[in-house]
Amino acid sequence: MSVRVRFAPSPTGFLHIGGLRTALYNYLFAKKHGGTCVLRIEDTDRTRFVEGAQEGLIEEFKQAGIMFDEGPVQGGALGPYVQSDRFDLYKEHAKKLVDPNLEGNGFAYYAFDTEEDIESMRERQRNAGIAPRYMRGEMNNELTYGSEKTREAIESGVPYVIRLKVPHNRDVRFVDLVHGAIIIAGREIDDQVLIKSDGFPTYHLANVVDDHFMQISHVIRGEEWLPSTPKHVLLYEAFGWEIPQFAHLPLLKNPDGSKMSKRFGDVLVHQFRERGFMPEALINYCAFLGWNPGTEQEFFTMEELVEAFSLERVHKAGAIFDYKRLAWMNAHYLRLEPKERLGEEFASMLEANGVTYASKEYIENVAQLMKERVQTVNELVPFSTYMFKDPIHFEKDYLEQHWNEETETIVTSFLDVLSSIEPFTNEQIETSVKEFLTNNSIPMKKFVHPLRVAITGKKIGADLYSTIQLLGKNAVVRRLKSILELRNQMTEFVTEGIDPKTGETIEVTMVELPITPLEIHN
RNA sequence: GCAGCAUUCGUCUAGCGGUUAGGACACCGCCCUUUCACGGCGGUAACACGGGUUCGAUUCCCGUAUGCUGUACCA
Repeated sequence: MSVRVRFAPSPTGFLHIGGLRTALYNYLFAKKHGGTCVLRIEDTDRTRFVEGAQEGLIEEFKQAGIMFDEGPVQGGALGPYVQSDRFDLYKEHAKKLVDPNLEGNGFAYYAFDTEEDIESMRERQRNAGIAPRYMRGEMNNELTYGSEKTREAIESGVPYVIRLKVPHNRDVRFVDLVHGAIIIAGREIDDQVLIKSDGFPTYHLANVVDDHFMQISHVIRGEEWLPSTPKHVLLYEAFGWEIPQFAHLPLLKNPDGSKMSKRFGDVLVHQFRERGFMPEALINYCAFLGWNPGTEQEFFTMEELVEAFSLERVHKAGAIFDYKRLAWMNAHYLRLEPKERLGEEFASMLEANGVTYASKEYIENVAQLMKERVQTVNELVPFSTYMFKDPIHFEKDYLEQHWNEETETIVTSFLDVLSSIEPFTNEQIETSVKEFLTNNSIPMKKFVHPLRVAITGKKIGADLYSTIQLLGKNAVVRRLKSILELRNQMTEFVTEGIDPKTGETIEVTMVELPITPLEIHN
């Protein structure tokens, strides 16, 4: 039998990272076995429908590199792929489960309870301290009414639901590909509503009917479905259909161990994208949340994942989502990013932050130079401010530490060397600087730190010589002269900074140069 | 409450009766070095607990504890 799997989201909003992981495993499993991956939209809950969500989902999968073989957009032989377009199918099948004589001998039955009936039943159960399950023997339904009263009720238009008649006298068992044999006593299973009073099916019915007609061979979904799987098994049995293989994936969790939620940070795929995480990193990281290849290889392309994936190696316990590890992985992919593509991403980040730049080539070079120092493209923006505008703010302590009268003498004489460097390349700049230092017996440390702080305004940054080259001779000379001339006219102010060691917010004293900073237009 | 599922370093995990319990992230040192980052080297750190089974249990079985999920006319 050929492998056919599906990812079946409900269009209630953006794609959750857990959804991405589930879809990924479905995709990997399908591709690994030369099978088919289906996208099905489960919109049976009309009250939660969100306009445009379906389109958003599809776009996010496209970016991530997950391609569905069949779905609402690409179509397929076993469609339609949106449940609201399959409405009649569910009702028709639910009715097949009901006893035609309306004597309650079917696999399902009509029930006429109002919301208040159900609520009072639960109230009584709560008080009695027993499990809240539908008490089919004492409620308003086909079983208690008998065929005549049931027929009358239906004909006179009393709203009804159709419930699954769960056999209470036996166990329901099935094999889960990741958890092994699962056995649940029938008496623990509730008489699930199959058709709601609005005529729509519940997830349980629609899911089984669709999986059957779409010939799904493996149901790979989140572990939150494990407790309701017996209901699905019962439905397959009632219809006399072949039961697919089940594989329930471990849940993604918050740092405190609860089910992953927005309480602890971003959980939506588009939020990760906006924060500068790359699709490759997201996919690679998600793949390893609950699965591993059993080798020591950590970085995988989608093709390699397909090759290496197997359900047997899926872990059983839930996994806490570690943002730091994702960042580390993203940094790896960032370093691999081709110059042009990185340039484009950087450009859109700059535009989003209102930074203007002159040429595509320049920002490509800036990104290339700095990508090894950051973990996401977004970080490139604050990291590279001095590549776009002369710095005017300096950390007071740091400047004083590296800048004194001796420095001024050295820098002043270096200005002559600088103007004569030709060609103005990082190699030549480095050579000239070193010659200058040797000729004047100046130790490296006495010079490069003041040079860096004067040119960039920061203590950390990328290779200084390349930075000087990219900025260009004019800008560097201008910056050095500004400090030289206006050093004593700087004004102090206090601002908030972040302690790099502790991550705490601390007060930092800054000094400001009394100039209007020029923009770099290289 | 009831049911199901789970439990190896802080985190992701390897392990499928005999291992100095391995790797990666994070953290801490050292090296490289113009700062930072990368990289290299090293370090701290784990089998939840109690019973069995066995010559021997991290590994198999049973309890306990803890956590998670479910317990809807939501998915």
